[in-house]
Amino acid sequence: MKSQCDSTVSEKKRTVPPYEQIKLYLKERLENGHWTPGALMPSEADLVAQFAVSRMTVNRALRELQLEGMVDRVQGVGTFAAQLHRVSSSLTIRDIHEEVVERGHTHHATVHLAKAELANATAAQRLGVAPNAPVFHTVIVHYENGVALQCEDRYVNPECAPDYLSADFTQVTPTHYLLGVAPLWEAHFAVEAGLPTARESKLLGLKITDPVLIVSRRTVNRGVPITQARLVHPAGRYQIDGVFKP
Amino acid sequence: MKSQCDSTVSEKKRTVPPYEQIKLYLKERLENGHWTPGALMPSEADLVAQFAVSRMTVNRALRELQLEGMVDRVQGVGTFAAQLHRVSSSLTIRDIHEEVVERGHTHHATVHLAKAELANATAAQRLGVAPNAPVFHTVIVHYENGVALQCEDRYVNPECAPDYLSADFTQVTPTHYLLGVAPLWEAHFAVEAGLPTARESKLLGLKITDPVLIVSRRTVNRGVPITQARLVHPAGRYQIDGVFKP
DNA sequence: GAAATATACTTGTCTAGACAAGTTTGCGCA
DNA sequence: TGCGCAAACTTGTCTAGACAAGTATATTTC
Repeated sequence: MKSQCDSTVSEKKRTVPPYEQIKLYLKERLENGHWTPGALMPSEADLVAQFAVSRMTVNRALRELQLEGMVDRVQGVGTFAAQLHRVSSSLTIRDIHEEVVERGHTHHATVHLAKAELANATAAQRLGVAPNAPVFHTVIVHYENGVALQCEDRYVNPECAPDYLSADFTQVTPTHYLLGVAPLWEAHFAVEAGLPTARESKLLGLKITDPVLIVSRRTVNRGVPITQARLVHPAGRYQIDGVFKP
Repeated sequence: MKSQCDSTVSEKKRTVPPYEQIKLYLKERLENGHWTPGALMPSEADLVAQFAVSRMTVNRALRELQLEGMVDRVQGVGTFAAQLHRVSSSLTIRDIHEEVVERGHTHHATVHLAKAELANATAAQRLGVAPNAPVFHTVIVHYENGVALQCEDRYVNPECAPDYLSADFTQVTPTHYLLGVAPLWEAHFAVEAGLPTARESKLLGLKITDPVLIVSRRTVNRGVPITQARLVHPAGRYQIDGVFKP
C-alpha cells in the first residue's frame, strides 16, 4: 500500500522500475570488479533492506541476472558473481533475403536443382530417414546486387514439408518457406573455412582454390529432423558478426 | 521439518513448478503451430482462470517466454506468438586452452612476439588510443596435441592491463589473463574465411594458399577498448559450432 | 460526421506475507 | 570425541490483491 510516487521521488529519470535499478546497481559493481568471479554477493534479505523494496522485487532482479549469466545462485547457499570464462555470445543467423534487403540491397536467387532423390547414407542419417528413402534436394544461389553471395545446398525431409518442391524459390527462400511449415525449431550449426566443390566454385564464379566460409545447419522440430543445409559463401563477400554483452 | 513423504501429493512428476508447467504448455502449442507467428495468444487473465494460479505465476511464465524470444508482448494489447525470423543462436567463444583441455587433449603455446610498440592508424582506432601511442602486441601460436591450431595476433590497451607483457603466455592465455584484469566485458566479433598472411602461414605450417577461418574480436569494458585480436585457424582443424533452441 | 471522452481490456510492476527446500553451523547428548 | 539434530540462514516459488500505463472501442458531445 505504499505508493512509490507519492512525492518528488520520481524526478526526471522517467521511471526506471526498482527491479531494473537494482539490476543496474549490481551490474555496475560486477563490472567494477567489486565482486570478483566466485565472490559471495549480498543476499536477497540484504538487498531488501538496502533498497527498501519487497523480496519479490529483489528476487526478480537477481533471477534475471542469473538468466543473463551474470550471477550464479545456489539454493540454501547464496548468490555468487559468475565465472565469466564461458563467454557465450549471441550470433544471429537470419534469412539471407531479409539480411540483404535490410542492407538496402537487392536480392535474387537462381535455382539450379530442385528434385526428389533417394537419400544417400550421410543425408539419410542426418535427416533421420532410411537410406534410399526419398528426400528433397535443392541447390540455390543467392545474389546480392547481382553478385553471388551464397550457394545453398539443402536436403529436406518430405514428411515435414511435402509440398516443398512446389514452392517458387526465386520468390521465397527455403528458410522462409520452412519457417511457415514448422514455425519453431532447434538448429545445430557449424561454421568453418574450406574450399568449394567443383560445382560450387562454378556456381559462385570462383576458382577451385578460393577459400569459402561454410555454414552447415541442421534443424529439428520436436525431435524430427526437418532439413540439412550447407551454405557456402565466398571469402571476403560474407562474414558473420555479432555482439556479446555478459 | 516436514518430511517429503508425508503424503502422496508428490507423485512421480517430481514437482515441476506451476510457472514451468504453463511455459511447457505454451511451448508445446507454439511448436504444434496452434498459434502461428503473429497470432494472439491467451491473456494473463485467461491463463489464470485456466490454470487456477495467481496472476504473478502466469506473468512469470509469459515474461520468461518473452525473454526467450518465443512470444511478443505489447502492453495494453496482448501476447502474440513470436515471428521466428530473427533466429538467434547461441555461440560459445571460449578460452582456447580450456577448449582443448576439455577435449582431453594437451595444449601448449609458443610466443613469437611480445612487446610494446607504437600504434599504427588502424590499431589506434580500434583500441581507442592516439596514433603512435604505445600499445602491447603479442603473437602467440596455440597447439592442440602438438598441432598448430590457432595463431593469435593481439593488441592490448596498456591502460587496461599495464602488466600484460610480464605475464608468461606459455602458462596462461591472454584471454585468461585479461579476464582477471577486467572480469566483465563486451565483445564484438566477426567470423570469416580468408587466406593467412605470410607470417601466419609460416607459423601455422600452411601454404599461403590454404584457406583459414578468421575470428576478429574486439573487447570493451565500460566503454574502454581493452584488446583487439585476430585469431587465425587452419581450415579443417577448427570449426565453431553451436545449438540454438528458440 | 468528427472530435473528445469514458470504459474495458491488456500488460507492467510492486507488496507483504507465506511455505518449501537446500546448506551450514553449532549445540547437546551419548 | 563423534554423532545427530535443530536452528539459522539461504534461495525457490506462490498468493491475492493493488495501482499504473498503454491500447482499443464504444459513447457522448459538438
